[in-house]
Amino acid sequence: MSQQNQETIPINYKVKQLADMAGVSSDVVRYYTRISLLEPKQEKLNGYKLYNTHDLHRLRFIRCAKNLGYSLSEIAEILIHSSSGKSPCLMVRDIVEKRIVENRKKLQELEQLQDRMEEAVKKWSDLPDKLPNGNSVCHLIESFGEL
Amino acid sequence: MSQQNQETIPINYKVKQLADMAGVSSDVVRYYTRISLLEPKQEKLNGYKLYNTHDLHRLRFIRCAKNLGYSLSEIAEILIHSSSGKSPCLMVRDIVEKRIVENRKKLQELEQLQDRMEEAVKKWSDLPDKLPNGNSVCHLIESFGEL
DNA sequence: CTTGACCTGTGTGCTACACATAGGTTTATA
DNA sequence: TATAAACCTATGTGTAGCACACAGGTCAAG
Repeated sequence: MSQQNQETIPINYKVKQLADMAGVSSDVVRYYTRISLLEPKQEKLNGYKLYNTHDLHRLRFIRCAKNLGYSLSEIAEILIHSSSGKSPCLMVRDIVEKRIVENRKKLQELEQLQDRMEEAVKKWSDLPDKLPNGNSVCHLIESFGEL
Repeated sequence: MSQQNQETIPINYKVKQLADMAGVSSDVVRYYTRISLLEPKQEKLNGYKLYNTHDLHRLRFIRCAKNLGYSLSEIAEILIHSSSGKSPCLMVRDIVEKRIVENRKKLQELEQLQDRMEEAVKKWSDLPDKLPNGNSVCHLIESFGEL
């Protein structure tokens, strides 16, 4: 109603409006703004940040990239690269290949942790609780060796 | 040589000595000290921290517990509980059960991420690099939808 | 006594937000 | 029109577990 002439008057969103449209929390929008991933202009009267449709596209891109494993600093690089007119595709492919390798390693580590924890529970089911003493803090944990 | 009478003169280790004996870095010892997981006394002349065999046991326990998935704050709780003479075993069992569930969830999330990334690489292998334009930052990433 | 290697404590940075706080805006009601 | 309640804002801080930078202290060799 109050914004019929979209061509002359730019649409301004406040934090929560932008957040809702992108399906994220206001805190996320504020954080991305703080680290300059979003660059709204400032309302002069009260200092509120004002976002536009470009910011909305950008925010949606960020969430999409995050969902594919890109870190915020990598996304920042991609955005800078892209807005300087160069294709970010090569970088994008490289990063995801690297992330696949990293993530595979992390998965292995967590699987090994899971194994250790499940083994501990099994082993501990036969052991009683004990009071600590000078030599021992918790005999359950200590029964699993130093490494 | 210089410390033959261990019963009367307490053995004091400096940061690196303790770290080496426990197989961790000096930074780890300093960090644990900073968060009061270790509580050395202060050398009066130069402010250096001085650790003893009790600290060594404690440090080894911490690393052992971390290897089983306990967080440092949980380990702190266990240590406090234990040094007040109560058995930490119940707490220890509860935490590891909880951690197993949490870790299983995290594993699933990382596996799903891995799937998404591998699917992306496969899909992208048929797509060319493109220059960005007003509507698109990176068509590769954007081809994977908003969620 | 000086040079150099090695060590020290403290301060800061990292990721990606979540939460607390004090205050401003807007809406409903009297 | 006044006011109270609901909602929103920007900013500051906390989170986990270290790693690294820094300026200076210690200690053995020469």
